[in-house]
Amino acid sequence: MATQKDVAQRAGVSFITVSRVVNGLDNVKEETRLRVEEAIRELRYHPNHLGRALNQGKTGTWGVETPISIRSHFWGEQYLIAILDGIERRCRDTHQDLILSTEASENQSSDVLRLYRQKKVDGLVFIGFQRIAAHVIEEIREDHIPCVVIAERPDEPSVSWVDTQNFEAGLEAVVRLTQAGKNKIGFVVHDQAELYNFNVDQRLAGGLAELNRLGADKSLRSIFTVNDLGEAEGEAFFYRWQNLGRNRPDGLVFGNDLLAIGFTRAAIEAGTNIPQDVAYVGFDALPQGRWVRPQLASFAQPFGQMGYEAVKLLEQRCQKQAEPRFLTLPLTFQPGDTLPQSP
Amino acid sequence: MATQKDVAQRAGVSFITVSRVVNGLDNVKEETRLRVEEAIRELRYHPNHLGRALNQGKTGTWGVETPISIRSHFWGEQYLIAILDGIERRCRDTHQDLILSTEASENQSSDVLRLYRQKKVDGLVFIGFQRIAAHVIEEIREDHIPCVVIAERPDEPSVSWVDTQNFEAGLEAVVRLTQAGKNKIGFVVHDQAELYNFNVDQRLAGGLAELNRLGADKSLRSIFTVNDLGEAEGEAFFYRWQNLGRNRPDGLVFGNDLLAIGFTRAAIEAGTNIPQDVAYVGFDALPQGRWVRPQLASFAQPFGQMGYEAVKLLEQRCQKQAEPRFLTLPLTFQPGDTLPQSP
DNA sequence: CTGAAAGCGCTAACAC
DNA sequence: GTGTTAGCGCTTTCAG
Repeated sequence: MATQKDVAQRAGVSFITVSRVVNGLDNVKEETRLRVEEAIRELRYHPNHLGRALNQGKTGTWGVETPISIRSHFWGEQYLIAILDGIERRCRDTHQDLILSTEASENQSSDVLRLYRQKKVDGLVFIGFQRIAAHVIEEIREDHIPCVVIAERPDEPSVSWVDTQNFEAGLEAVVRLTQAGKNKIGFVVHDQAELYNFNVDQRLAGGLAELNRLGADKSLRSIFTVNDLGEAEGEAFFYRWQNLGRNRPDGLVFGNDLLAIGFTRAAIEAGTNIPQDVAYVGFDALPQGRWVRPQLASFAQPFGQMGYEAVKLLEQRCQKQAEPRFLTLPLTFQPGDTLPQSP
Repeated sequence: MATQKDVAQRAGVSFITVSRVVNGLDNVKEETRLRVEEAIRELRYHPNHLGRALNQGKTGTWGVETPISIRSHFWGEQYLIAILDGIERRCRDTHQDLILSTEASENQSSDVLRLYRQKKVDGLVFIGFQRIAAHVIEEIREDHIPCVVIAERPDEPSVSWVDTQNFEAGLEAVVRLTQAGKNKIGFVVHDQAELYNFNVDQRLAGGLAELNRLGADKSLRSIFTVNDLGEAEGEAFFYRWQNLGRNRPDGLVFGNDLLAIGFTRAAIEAGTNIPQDVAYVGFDALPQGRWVRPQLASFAQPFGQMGYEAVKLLEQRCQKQAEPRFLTLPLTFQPGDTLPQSP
């Protein structure tokens, strides 16, 4: 593979001139530049990133860390690819590359900072961590490692993050359900410590806040916990709901779409009228919510934008003396048969 | 960030000794080694990848190129993430990293070899290219760039590839349909030049081969072409099929799952008996094939394995004087209501 | 067993 | 405008 020296020789100049041409500096005679450019083309010269990066201390590469566990979830696949897409878009815009880490695991003590410490990347994006280990956070702070966290809000002021307005969306869910004439509101969330999710928590908090504001009778609200976030749990929950008798909720906020889809499946078989008997809304706006009939209403996450903005925050964080920043993006209500657009 | 020099100073040795410890060479006194190791820990020293790679001409990184277009397809997302998962697994096993390219585009003249030419990676994996541009292939051959192609078979002996046995699966599809008592077999493929897909072509070829072997009456086979690979096309095809009258196929092989899922949706609404009136099978075994009722029979692709094996081929290709290799992995029939397991 | 010197490919700083 | 020198962090080769 050709180096600057080879190009220099062919063009009859010194290698430093080649460097100047490659970097677009203007102190090169037009004629020389043309000669060098031709040699570059002929030899298919590409600047060696290693030499350049070693010299400048910049790699032109971001690292993306995401725990393996998250990917095995069907949901994880969906949202991960969407976020990645946004990250890549920003990388393309700024001519950066992206290393997808193959090591991150939340439980095992894999070194999620390795890519940075090895100078393989200039900064790190964390996706889908329920929580980042305390000693990692500490290292990040002490060594000023540029990091951005997506979809969580680490309790550490030196780390930037991008998240969505889950509180506001939970609130909006209740508003829409009440506007649709529902007044017995139930929340379906999961209750597994290791799957604890700040976002789901926030949705619940927002919904409850709105109920409080409305001064709704406490007996007209309920919180149901399920063991998992899958379809099967949603189906099972339907039967629980069905057996609640007259006081059962006529409006439901599901912690995510999969639960709601499972619920729908069971409800249809049981002949439930939707949304007359019960109206509900999920979260994430997964494609399969559109496949099931009746179609699921849901709150769409701006996954792509989250990724894109995260990289921008990372860029800012890499400026000298830049402060970490925090960004919350809105969720978008997507009407469906289970909760139509308000009139 | 600490360098070998810093560690050396702290441990009271020369930096070369640090290098030896880091690389696990044995010509270091036990006592010195321990001192160095402690200094490494204290300073959180990690070897700088840039220095090391520059020196050794090895980056310890693979590049993955996949055209942006493919990702926007729903199918693309699914299979891409599954293949990536296999690639990552292999990378983890071998302590390599992975750059996901943000540039590859099949049509535009983006430089898909850039990562290699810049020495950012040691070799490239191509996923989901319908066909790699001729000039790219040429460069790969001339400069001996280590490459592996997944899910296509480039017509160039210097490029390794991993693909699946689509011909055999197409054949198996016909065998299973005939075993199920069907004898009027139809194939549903797409007919768009820019979406030409070698794999779909092979499935058709395999099916036809089996029909020939059976000596089936030519009038009992048909090939239908559709414009796209989506659900909508599948629905539309159902009505085409329904209007074919008495001679319509009672066994169908769909080019992919989405077509079959669309077909199912329309068939159910029309009250078609499945698999009595018509049995059929798709390809790819997408999760949503399991969601629809009746459940779709399909051929599952070993996506993860494809990714894993591709990286292994790439490793081999990077050995001195290694020949390119080719690998075809079997598809696995996954029974469903639309074509149950043979008795 | 340990160290000194050279060089990987590149760019910044300083001559000419 | 162009070239020379030094150095980024590391490993390899050769001395001690």
